[in-house]
Amino acid sequence: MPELPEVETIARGLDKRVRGDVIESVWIGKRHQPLKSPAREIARTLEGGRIAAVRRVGKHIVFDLEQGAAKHQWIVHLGMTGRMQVALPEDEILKHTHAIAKLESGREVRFVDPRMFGKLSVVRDKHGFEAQGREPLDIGFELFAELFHKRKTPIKSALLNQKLLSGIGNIYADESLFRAGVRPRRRAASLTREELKKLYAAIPEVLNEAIAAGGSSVSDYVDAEGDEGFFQLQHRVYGREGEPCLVCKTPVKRLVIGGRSSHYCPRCQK
DNA sequence: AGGTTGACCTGGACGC
DNA sequence: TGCGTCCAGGTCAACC
Repeated sequence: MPELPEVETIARGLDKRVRGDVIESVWIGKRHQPLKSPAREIARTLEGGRIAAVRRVGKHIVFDLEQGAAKHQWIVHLGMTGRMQVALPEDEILKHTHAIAKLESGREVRFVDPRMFGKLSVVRDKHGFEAQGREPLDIGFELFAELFHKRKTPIKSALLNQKLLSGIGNIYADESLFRAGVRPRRRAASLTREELKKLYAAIPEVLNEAIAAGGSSVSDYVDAEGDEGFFQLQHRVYGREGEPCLVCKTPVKRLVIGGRSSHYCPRCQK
């Protein structure tokens, strides 16, 4: 489900609603293996923690927790289908609910994830969680260009590589490449400086427009308030195979690159 | 070492 | 109605 704009939307919603609240107790379902930290350590780290802030790092949601002088972090990765809900105890517990944090205010933060690709983990004794790659909204052009300089992999795959840039996924890779006029199969190293500049400009443009729209709801994505995003209405190529390009009317093509479907306009993108 | 592929899961859409 | 197939917003480990 979630790429940078969706995770940003969810993290903002959570921050608005639960910042300052205290986690009283934690339940973690037995079925849920996707724990990067042992369930007991997660529970021990969360319980008693005051939520100082909720924010996004790459595609991760980070809860900054304070227990007295101690600082911990709860890290949530939503995988493909993960959801975070703020619910009341009497609200129906959805199928595939894998973790529930009960708050002092009486509300609950619930983690729901049908496909179980999501991951929960904690960082203890510091606020030290960092993404592996650079933030695409906060990188200079020279560094950006350097990332792709010697890469033989298709630019589409390079954009999805979280060790290079963190936060871009399949939708926003395709949308960024369309706006930059670059075909997804082009080798990253083959992009000219001009093309790199277009891509460098296109990425934050797309991401920021998507954040403003509350993310893309392609199938079942909803934010922490249960609201859908609507950036899918502004997709120019993603999910539009066979439909006319919004610029030149040429049918949008779809091909598979690195196992991911990729959409592009064969006329607008070189 | 960098690049590519398949595996991990559930569920919805579609064709017969 | 039911079955089979394909597809999905993401990562990883295992190969070359």
